[in-house]
Amino acid sequence: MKKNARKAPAPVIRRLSNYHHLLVGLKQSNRKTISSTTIAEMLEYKPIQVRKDLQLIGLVGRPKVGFRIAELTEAIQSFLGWKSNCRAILVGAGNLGKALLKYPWDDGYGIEIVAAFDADKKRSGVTINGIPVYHQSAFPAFAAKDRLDVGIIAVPAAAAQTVAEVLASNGIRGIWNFSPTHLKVSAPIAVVDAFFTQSLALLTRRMIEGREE
Amino acid sequence: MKKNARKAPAPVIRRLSNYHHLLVGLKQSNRKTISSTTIAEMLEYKPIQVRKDLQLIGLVGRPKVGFRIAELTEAIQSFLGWKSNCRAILVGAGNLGKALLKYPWDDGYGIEIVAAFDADKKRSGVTINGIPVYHQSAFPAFAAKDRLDVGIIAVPAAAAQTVAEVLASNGIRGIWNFSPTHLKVSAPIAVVDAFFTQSLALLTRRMIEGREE
DNA sequence: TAGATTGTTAATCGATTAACAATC
DNA sequence: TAGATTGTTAATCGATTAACAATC
Repeated sequence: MKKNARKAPAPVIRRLSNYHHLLVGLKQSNRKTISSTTIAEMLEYKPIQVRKDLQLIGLVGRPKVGFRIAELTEAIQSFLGWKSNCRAILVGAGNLGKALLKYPWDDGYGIEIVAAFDADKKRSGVTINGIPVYHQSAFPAFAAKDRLDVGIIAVPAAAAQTVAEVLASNGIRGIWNFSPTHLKVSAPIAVVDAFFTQSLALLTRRMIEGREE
Repeated sequence: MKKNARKAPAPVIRRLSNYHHLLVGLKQSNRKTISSTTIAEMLEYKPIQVRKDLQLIGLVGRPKVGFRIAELTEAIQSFLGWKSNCRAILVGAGNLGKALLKYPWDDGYGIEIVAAFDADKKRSGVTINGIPVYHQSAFPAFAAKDRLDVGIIAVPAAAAQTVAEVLASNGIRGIWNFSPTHLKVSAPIAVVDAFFTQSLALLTRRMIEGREE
């Protein structure tokens, strides 16, 4: 970023991805524009918050009309980096790993899983959803061949840190971590945690709070 | 909650679940206590933040020593509701649903998946990881029989709202939503989104920001 | 005791919300 | 035009961080 540019706040980024889902769902309808008021109503946010978010990514709307849906969708995608072509590899082809391999990433997320790796030889040598699963030992050679952007970690927690270091030393720029453990990596790599237990904690705590109310 | 009690902030809850993972990992070591300073160092937080978080859940430490690990773990679990016995059902036995069914929830999350349901008859009639998968039509009868606390939604986005409403009208108190869509439910139900694309957005955006820096 | 770590009180920072003039 | 919705500027709210006395 430029000198004093700030990182976009995480809550804004999360909401932007929600706007995106809403807009994609609207695609089959024949409406061309949408106001922040309407978006807010559909997602149960406040209109001013939606306007602020869209302002942040540089969008300009028309009073009384709102925003052009096509333009809005594109702007969000490009802000989130979903128009680029991220080459990802997945490590850990267990149950979760397999589910991730089968996910339809090809529609609009700018990410493509090009290969998977597993420490267990019984899991390698196959192809899942068109993606080859190799033994972990084949990774360095694979990484040397082509550019890789994202590493998806879906191994048991105990193995995650080691995997992260291997990925880091092979030029990966981002790690999407599904193992419930904190990864320490050197600075220029983006790490985002996506393990289930964080959102589970949120749910179970909110349920307690609800009952106390 | 009591009159003016506030909900615990989401970031605190997320960090608490991280502390929990750290402490569980420490179990096999024979250390008995840990200081907020040490926790902070291991997770790359600031010590003051850790202390504030632990203070929020009512823990008292000893100067120069820190907190008793066993006590700390218990306190976090009970604050997060992980010591209770939540009965959950899962709707949508696709790839992600199956991965969730196979996840080892039995160690320390206070949640148990007692049954799964799917709209596709080809997916029902089986047992996954000891959990029976029924056809969706069997749900009302099943729900009438026993107490259910949590509904896990892992169906395609287009079907999610309908499923949520069915769950809501069958006494569920919390929804863990893996479908990339916003669910509208009546007030007393806790809904937490856990779909992949939110964290993916965070990752891909951070990667862009990293490059610009 | 000395020093590390705690809990408390106050200051800062950042995100959300409110108010309102501008505009299509 | 009238009214809905925008963008802007200011106020509020809440979370994080800092400073420091208390304590084991």
